[in-house]
Amino acid sequence: MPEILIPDRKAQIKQVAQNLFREKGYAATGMRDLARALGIEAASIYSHVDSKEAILREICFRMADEFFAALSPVLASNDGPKEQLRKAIQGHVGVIWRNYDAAAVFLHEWRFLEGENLAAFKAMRRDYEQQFRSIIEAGMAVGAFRPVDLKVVLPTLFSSMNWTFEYLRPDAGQEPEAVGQEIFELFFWGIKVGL
Amino acid sequence: MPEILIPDRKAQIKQVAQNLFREKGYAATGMRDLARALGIEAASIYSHVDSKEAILREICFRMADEFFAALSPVLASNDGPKEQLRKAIQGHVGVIWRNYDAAAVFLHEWRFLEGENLAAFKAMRRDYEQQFRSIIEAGMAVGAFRPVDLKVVLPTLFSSMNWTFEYLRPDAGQEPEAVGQEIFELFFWGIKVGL
DNA sequence: TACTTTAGCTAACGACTGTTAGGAACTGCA
DNA sequence: TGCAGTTCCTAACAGTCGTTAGCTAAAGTA
Repeated sequence: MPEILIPDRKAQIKQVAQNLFREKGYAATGMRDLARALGIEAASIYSHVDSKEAILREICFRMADEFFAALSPVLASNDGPKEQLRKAIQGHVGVIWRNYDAAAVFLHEWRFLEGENLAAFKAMRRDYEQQFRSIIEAGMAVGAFRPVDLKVVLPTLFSSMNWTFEYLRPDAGQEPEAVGQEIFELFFWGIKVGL
Repeated sequence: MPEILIPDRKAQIKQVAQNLFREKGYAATGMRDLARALGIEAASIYSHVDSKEAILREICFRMADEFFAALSPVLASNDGPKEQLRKAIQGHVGVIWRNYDAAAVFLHEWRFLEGENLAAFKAMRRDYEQQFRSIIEAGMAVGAFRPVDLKVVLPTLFSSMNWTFEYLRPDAGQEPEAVGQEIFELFFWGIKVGL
């Protein structure tokens, strides 16, 4: 007896799931928790969604698309490595900013994917990291960046961008552009005097 | 019927729990998983440990002690801010290195603590972050570091150190000192040319 | 108006959750 | 030798897990 027709219940389920997965973690969030937040019964969720893991899968891969969509125009541009790096950082932080809950799920809960979902996720993430790597390698090749150990610097760059979802809140005063700029400047110039 | 007496079963439980909590996550690890890895029954664990959360609590707070123990001699030294920062980073990375599994639990699973355990953990971590903050503030005050936004730079520093538990493995070729040094140099000098 | 589709419901499945009660077999100490 | 303590066991509790079957009622379509 649906009293009010909900326009897109599936989208609503994913949105509520993002929030719960972020706050409690995927494993600790039950389908009944999700149902309660939606105001329906747990069994009703299966009218819209195949399984709990399918919800996680859709969240994670939608976020992957967002990250690639932000990065690809940067790589296609004629900017030099320094400017490409700046824009890539800004783009990455911007995606996290615009997807507060989903970004947390993407970054923390992906490991609960199983089988080929997990394999596909890892392959996709490796591609994304590879694209950032190519920017830094190009910068080193043309002398814009000093030679660094990418096995250390690349994870450092990613974690420097990815903390933002833990500390920044959409309702806080900070702007994503300012945060992205500060991270870029720190990564490029360091903390030493004389910027 | 204990055929062989195990010297310190409680320590063994914590060690195995660290490994499982790291690999599967706290919420997804059951007491029966833990028992199976120990070769005993789930109920037997309770002869040594009060509850599942008590295991998590002991892992998290033991790690907290390790981090403080590494940092306090650095703060007590007469080194300048730059050298203190370098040693603090080295110490932090070293603790993670020497506690491969437990560090992952400390960094990822602490949020499953409840009530006053959770409150105490957060307060302790705030203290630790504050000590790092004081090093950077001192550096800015004496002109060793340029003025930066600590709301951005401090989380960036911590995440730059904390990724190490995800990518580095004790059996891999990398040495913690080299990684710590690389992270420090990146944080201090940046990636631009002319170190 | 008749039929299909949609979106919810109740009830239940088998498995698993952390934990407890109570007992048995062993060790170490008096 | 006998008692206490330790460490494990089996059995079970009450609750939760993701999920399915089968049904009802409303909405959309012809």
